[in-house]
Amino acid sequence: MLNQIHQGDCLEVLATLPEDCVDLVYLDPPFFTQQTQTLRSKALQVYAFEDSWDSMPAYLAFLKERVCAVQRVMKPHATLFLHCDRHASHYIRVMLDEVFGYDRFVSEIIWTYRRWSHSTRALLPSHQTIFMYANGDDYTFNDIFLPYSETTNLDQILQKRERNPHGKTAYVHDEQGEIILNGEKKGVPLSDTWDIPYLNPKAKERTGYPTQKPLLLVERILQLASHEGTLVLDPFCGSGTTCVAAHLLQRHYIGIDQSPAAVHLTRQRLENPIRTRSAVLEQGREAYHNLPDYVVNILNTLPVKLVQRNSGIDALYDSYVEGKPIVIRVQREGESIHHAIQKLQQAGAKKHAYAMILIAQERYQPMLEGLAELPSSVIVVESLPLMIQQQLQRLEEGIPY
Amino acid sequence: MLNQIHQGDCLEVLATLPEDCVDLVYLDPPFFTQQTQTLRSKALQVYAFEDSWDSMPAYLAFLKERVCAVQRVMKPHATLFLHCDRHASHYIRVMLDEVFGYDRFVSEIIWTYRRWSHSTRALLPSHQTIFMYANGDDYTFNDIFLPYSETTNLDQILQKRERNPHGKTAYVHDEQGEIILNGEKKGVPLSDTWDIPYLNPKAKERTGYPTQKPLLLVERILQLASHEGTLVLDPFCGSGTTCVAAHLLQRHYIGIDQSPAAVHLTRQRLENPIRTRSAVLEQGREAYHNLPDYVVNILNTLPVKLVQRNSGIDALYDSYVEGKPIVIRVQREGESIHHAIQKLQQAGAKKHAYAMILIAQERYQPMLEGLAELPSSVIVVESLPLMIQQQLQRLEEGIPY
DNA sequence: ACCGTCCCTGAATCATTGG
DNA sequence: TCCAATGATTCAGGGACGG
Repeated sequence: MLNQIHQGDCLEVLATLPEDCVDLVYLDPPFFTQQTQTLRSKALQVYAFEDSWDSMPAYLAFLKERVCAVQRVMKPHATLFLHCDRHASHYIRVMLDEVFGYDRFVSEIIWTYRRWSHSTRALLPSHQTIFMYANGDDYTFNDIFLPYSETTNLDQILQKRERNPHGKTAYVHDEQGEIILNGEKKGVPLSDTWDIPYLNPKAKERTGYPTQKPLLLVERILQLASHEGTLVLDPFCGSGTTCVAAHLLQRHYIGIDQSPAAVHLTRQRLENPIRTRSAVLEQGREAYHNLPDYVVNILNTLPVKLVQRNSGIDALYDSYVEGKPIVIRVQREGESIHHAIQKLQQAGAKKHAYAMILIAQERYQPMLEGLAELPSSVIVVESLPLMIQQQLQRLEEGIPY
Repeated sequence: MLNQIHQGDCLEVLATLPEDCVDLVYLDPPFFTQQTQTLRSKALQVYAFEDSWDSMPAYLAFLKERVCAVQRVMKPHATLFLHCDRHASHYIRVMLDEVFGYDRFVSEIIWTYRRWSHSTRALLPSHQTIFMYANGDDYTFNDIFLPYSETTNLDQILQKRERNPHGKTAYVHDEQGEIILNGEKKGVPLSDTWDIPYLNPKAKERTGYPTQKPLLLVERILQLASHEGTLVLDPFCGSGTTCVAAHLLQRHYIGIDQSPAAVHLTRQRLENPIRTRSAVLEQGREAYHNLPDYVVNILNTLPVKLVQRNSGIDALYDSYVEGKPIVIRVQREGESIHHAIQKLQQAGAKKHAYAMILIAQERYQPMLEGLAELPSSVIVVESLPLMIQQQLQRLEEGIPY
């Protein structure tokens, strides 16, 4: 089957396809938000569509008709992934139970992300739901393993375990009492909650089409439930992310969208399929932890907020004074107090700090350092271990308080 | 309203309560898994209940009847949290839409956790859903803020921004080209996906009752949607986690469960509530369980080893002097320095300590306390936040170093 | 009651500067 | 010339406000 991008209502386009030809379907219909979605900033082209239906039943009828049409073209071992948000996800899943059967439900995938915030009397919505349904008992499913989390005790996992006659499992040892390794471990099996960063407003991957999904999300779905050379269908292809993902992963694809602009965009994207780099995707959020452990430990004892991306400031005090922030820096190992104060002062001045606090790891002797004329807004406080050390020394030398 | 634990079908017990008396409801009904849940408790008592209904409609009818009874006793500003798993969550939410109304839906909370077992041919289920519904337009909702993401330029968002005539936002500067501050920052509003570790199977908190929920989860719910002194209802209280959480957070509670064993267990637990800290943070480090967070944070900055089960000593210094240990105690919140020193001295003397160090959380004024004649081996060191506070006050009052 | 307009918001990127 | 640091940008929101 050749790759195809169709313009039109997917109901009509699907009718032209033969039965049992598709191996995986990713369905990202308009949400039931009752708003018009537009995005005009990036490209000159303005993309827009309406999420407006008269009622929930009308929306569901619209969707059910199309899901049924999709089911007709799915192979017996094919799977469907339907992407929805909180407004209608429950009704959609009930509908999917009707179409595919309650027992054909495989997984409820929660896509979580962090997002710009707002103030409202509810929790900040930061997830969307993807329902996975199979078209038959025997469906394609590839095990995917992710790296172990950092808190896992890897040494222990690598040890061999056996069940003793009483049914308890225990780690086994050889005659010398040494542990026995268990061979290679594959990692943690993929769970049904996926923490994938939202497609950032500034990402190059953005096409200017509203509702664009991150490539990584769709790629993971294709890898999970299809093989190379199989056929992927997206009846609401929008900016064409699914087709691009299929192309990059050597799958065939059929993309359908009602909007000529979307179809044009998809074709354009496919001519030069780009997977953009994302620092947070590639390296994980841990990569942004710039502060050494001993600094974090000290800051954890204070009512502050950590600052990860400023080389002069390590934290901000929770409360302001006279509308100005109080900034904090911890002297680094091997760093002179002189240098620490300089960096703190520079960074603090830029932020119009009310006060700048340096937590010193060594004795602070302004006279010796020639720093006696520090501005009064710079405060040097000795760290707890340092103070204890001094007190112990005093005790040893027999000097009274 | 007094605290109550009732044994019986909640439908009948709820009928005995007056209308509009409850401020928050946490509902954790049996799941529709078609299995019998059992778990052998430490006391060899077997708790069991049947998760078996003939059909989904029967299950939903059972639940709807009870949710309606719950709604009757809810105050207008009250909220309901219904905890369900993936087997029936969509039908339950449809039912909640019917009872409360589609517009009374507030949030879909996703509780995620990590699990180890491997399910075949599906994603590893590692989330449960909690639906939050309000009983009226004006419901109790307390804003909760969490730390910013590591990837955020925190120092940057202190700056004021404005939108220009073209609708683009940009940072604003004054005539001198200096930034303008934007006021205090509170943190990121709590999102609707909660990553809370699943109850550690070895945690003390574990009572042996099936489907027990982490205290942290329930505590967060109570903090989110109720105030101190209000009344919390749990019609399927099971092992009584909700009642324990309410007790710890100074809320009143009504707990109901059909099982006499569950009611007995709840009452037992309320007599001696144990609260475990998040397990991921200090896996296998039992010592931390007895110490409050702020004490652990302070000790983490010192070269010490934590001490378990000693009410006078929190830690031992890594190095000895003259073959004798150096013992450490952190003054507790609400504890007088006098009392802290006394306990430390008693415990330290038993260990033949070379020195005893008290880390004070408040100003230490020996003369005022009549403690001037302390033995020289007792050292009082002021904690870092305290020292910073004093320096800031000095600055505010314009007193030089 | 219902618009459109304007504001505030934090994440995570791109863009520019600085050594 | 090339990183590293940090400044600039913009969004599948949502409320307040004024007409």
